[in-house]
Amino acid sequence: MSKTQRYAGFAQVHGAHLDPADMDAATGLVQLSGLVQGIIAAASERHELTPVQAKLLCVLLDGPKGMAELAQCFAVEKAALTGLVDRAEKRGLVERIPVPGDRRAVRVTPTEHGRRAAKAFHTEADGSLNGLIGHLGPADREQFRAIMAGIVARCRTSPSTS
Amino acid sequence: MSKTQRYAGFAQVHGAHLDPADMDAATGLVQLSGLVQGIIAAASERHELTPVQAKLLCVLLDGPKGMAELAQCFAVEKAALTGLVDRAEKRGLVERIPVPGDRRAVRVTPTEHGRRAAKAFHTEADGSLNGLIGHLGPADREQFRAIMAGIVARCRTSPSTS
DNA sequence: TATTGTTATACTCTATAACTATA
DNA sequence: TATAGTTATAGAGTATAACAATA
Repeated sequence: MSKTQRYAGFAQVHGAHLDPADMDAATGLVQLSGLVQGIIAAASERHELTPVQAKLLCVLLDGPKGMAELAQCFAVEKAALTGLVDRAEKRGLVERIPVPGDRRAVRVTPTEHGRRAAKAFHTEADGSLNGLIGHLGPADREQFRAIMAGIVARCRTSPSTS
Repeated sequence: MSKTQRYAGFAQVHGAHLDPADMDAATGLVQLSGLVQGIIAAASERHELTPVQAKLLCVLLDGPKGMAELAQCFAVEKAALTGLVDRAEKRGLVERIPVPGDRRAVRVTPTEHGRRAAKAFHTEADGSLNGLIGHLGPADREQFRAIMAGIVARCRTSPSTS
């Protein structure tokens, strides 16, 4: 591995070119993660969403959720959700619906506009992500997919770091 | 694929469990990227760095850089670098060194403390990332590495999305 | 005139701590 | 008392626009 770019390459730096044969697995993971985040950022922006708003809306496509529930989904403090939902509400992406029978609680629900934006974002990001692996043959692609799925599943059972 | 968690799973949500055989490639990429970012965040935090500061220091380990050069590395506006370097300087991680012969320019240089923190961060993150694929056999690991390296290299030649 | 870097302003995201209202 | 959610405050990161100093 080229010593001069060892750290910079690891850190997912724009313009740090490495020979593919020369890139170790950790560097590959960092670089690949950067590409994925870039795709998500670009797809969000094209639909006038922030990445966090896109994520929020994708979660809400599976059904309305309370603030505390969302905070747990996102692994952030519930106080952070207030601002997040405030901004999304101001943009007409979501609504706070009161819960009958519990006057403390609300259900955060996507508006029709929010739903459309979320689906468009999802379609576009999904396409770009699949494009990332579009050059692979079917066998490679399936093995790559299976290895990724295995890594993720394994981390759910022993979430040592995340 | 389980329809009820299609979007939430895609969005890398804490607690959205999917059967590995049921996870498509795009979802795997998003989830894997989330794990990588989590590892970087955790390793940064353990050395009292923000992820961006860790990245900045890793870049600077390869040599001092000017503000404009760093802005290009990070793909952000140079105005953002001012605050970034201000905060890193306030924490004693970097210094602005004047450039002899050009009184406009500075070289951002890591302090000894910054260098140590960067190396410790790098070692730890590298270890955690390798742990992510530690369960794979040598053949799988090498193929996974090679596929990742190929994806990254391919995106550098045609950076369609990032 | 072009380049280097900063300042001013605004927005998003997040954390902590303290708080209100309801259960 | 416990739970649901908000407010207040602070800090990090980023963008845009305008600016200063130097080349």
